[in-house]
Amino acid sequence: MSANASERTWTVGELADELGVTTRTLRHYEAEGLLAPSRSGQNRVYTARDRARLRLILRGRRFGMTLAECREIVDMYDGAESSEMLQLKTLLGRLDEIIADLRRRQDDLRRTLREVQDTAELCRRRLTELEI
Amino acid sequence: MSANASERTWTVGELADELGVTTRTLRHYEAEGLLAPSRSGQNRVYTARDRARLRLILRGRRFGMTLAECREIVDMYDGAESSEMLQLKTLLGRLDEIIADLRRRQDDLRRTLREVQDTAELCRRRLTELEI
DNA sequence: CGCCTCCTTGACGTTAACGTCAACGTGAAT
DNA sequence: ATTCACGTTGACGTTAACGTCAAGGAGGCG
Repeated sequence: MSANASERTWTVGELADELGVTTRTLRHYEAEGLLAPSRSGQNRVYTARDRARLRLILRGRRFGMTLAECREIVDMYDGAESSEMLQLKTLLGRLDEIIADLRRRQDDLRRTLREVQDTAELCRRRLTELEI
Repeated sequence: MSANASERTWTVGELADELGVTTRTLRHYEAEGLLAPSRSGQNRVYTARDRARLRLILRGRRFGMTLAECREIVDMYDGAESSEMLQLKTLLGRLDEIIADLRRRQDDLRRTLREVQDTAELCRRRLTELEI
């Protein structure tokens, strides 16, 4: 497929630094089966693909997905290119459940954001009242 | 303000059942200072106001806010009616930070949702291919 | 050669957010 | 009068998601 030029790789330290986490976190994700970097001897070697996966995981974490949920989703990104009808169908069913769940969370977030914004607006009004 | 009719109240069990949590959760929230129901003797009595607070907290939890963050926000809903300039200004500053943070999370959620939807779409396409 | 830096694998510690007893009180029902 | 169903306060247990050592290996360099 590719004896290509863009074969940049990362060490644990580099990748952790770049994405603002610790190396411990990367090891933990690996132990939990979310990442599977290849090795050069003992040392972990992260490819651009690993890095992309990690970014997806971290993004999910920021709005409250558990590691298990993150893993399920990133695994599905890979499985979606399967060629077996049955697998694709179960996958699709699960994906639709996940989509519904994410929409609920999105709605919860939206409502909360609106209320916080309203509260800030209330503050501003009271301040301008007091300043006159 | 009101010697009003809509003075419905709840016991722990009732409120917990209605909002789909355990009584332990309510006690925990109280211990952490998120709720402060009044008492009738020993027993906790939750007002509509307490119930509203709780719903806000639970909503926040569903998209990854910690209890500490939830508490800060619900406390601000109350503080926003203050009459002291200094307090209002610090409050407003904090609220703007929180708004920025919520927007980041919203963006993270949106991107993730889109990707999951794309993946589902990919599944559907591969399925129709296979069905022909 | 010795030191430094970065890597490795354990293994135990910590924090948040509850779960899960135990032991007890209390008003209503049988 | 006792049995429930519900409430109360401790207090210890659990799970997730890492943090924090400790002990050691491998490559570079002055």
